[in-house]
Amino acid sequence: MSSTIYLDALTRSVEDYLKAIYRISDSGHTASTSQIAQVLDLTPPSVSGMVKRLSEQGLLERVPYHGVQLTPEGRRAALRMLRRHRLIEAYLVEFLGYTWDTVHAEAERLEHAVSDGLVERMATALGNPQFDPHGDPIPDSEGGIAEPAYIRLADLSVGETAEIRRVDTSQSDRLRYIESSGLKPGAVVTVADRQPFRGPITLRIGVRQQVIGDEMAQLLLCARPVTA
Amino acid sequence: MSSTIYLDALTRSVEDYLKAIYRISDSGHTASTSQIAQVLDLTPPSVSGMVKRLSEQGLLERVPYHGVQLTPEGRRAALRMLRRHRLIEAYLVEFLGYTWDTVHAEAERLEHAVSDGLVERMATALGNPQFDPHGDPIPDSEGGIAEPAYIRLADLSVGETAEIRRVDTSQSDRLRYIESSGLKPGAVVTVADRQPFRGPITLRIGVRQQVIGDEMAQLLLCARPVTA
DNA sequence: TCCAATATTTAGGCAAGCCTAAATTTTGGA
DNA sequence: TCCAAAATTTAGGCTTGCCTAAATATTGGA
Repeated sequence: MSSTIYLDALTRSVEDYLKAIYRISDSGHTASTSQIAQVLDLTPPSVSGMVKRLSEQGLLERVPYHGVQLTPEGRRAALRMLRRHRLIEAYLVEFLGYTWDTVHAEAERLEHAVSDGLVERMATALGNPQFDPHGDPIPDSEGGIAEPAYIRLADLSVGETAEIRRVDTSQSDRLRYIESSGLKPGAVVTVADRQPFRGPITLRIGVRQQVIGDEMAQLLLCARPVTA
Repeated sequence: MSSTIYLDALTRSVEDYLKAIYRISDSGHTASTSQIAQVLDLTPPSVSGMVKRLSEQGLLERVPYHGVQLTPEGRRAALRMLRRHRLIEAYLVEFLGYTWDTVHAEAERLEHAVSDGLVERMATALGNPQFDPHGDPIPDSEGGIAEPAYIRLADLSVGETAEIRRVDTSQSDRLRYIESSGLKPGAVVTVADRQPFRGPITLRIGVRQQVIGDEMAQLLLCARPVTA
């Protein structure tokens, strides 16, 4: 179809669809109509119509009744939006006093409005960071992205020590709780106890102790310390 | 009609119309359909339809076939956009290395996307400036604005000395020329010569001399020095 | 295997905002 | 004063992107 798509000619809606589909089809899976509808808070018929148009534009690979996947072009556009979103979040936190629980909504609107030039200026001002305040990796301007393989805190065994690297949510209330519990990325924790049946996990954070539930433990992505 | 309008529920289009009408009806005059169409680069029928809707919403006072004026609500919304635009310009120049000739286009898109909170954070970071890089006054967050009465450089007499305070254009090529001629706001100039019939004006800027045409001299707004 | 529940798509509509063409009103010069 | 030119509005249409209701396809349990 279209050889190269002008990424900055996409509408806000289209940009949001591509981001959502990228998020859903994280591990090569296809995104279903109802999944996309749920993420974007739209009805399935609306999504059905839109993905049809997007696949005609060459941004999606679509199998009717079975879901969609991003084409290379669609993926390029999605990663461009991710870069924007995450750099904007990093910039607002670093230079304008935003906190990590309030920055998502602002970035969600700005990402559609900034120019590529402004994005690169922000990146430069920040020193070309690799991660945003939530530990999400920032794609480079060529569309490359390093997704480190982390372990969920919920999957650590008793006695294990790990560093929190990333949080898998953008909900303000969760983020505030994580911060107030001292579990932001960078925190080093040791699993002191784990109750069965998705029960509470007791952590040692420095000298403190902290009990968290399974839902929280699923959101915290960790790396085991490098074996010295 | 509607008691208080939610200013952040306006569409981008509506925001642009209100800004345009504010600009046109600077001195209490009414804005005509064709004037608005020209500023926004739309056809008169499109404008005619839109202003009708806006007057029904209580943002404009409309006399069919004779033009529109902003209501107090419309004026409030227009000034809010002006504050956004000018603060964004100031911020981008101060903190992100933009130049005054490139900043307009970026601000034009960002002004529709930033939250009130972000605008105020930028204002704080800048130290609540009164003027943007072009010398345009920045409305305060209550919608108050001080429009100093300047004299056009074209209207100064030979021998007069004045400080350039504001430039009346957002066109990049004009702005670059003004900067390269040393005529940015803050420059103090003396009129050394003036040719008749809108002829060229010779200026002394410090030890330099500079000749400019009438079109340029119309764009440069000056203040005579305070009589000491 | 078959059918009911679930998921998806099609059909038809609506609002915002733009357009062109045609009708109407205003305006300014003879 | 009057009429032609200019300005404005009305009429009708298009695109994007959303919706609900109805039709169709898929799926999983009996």
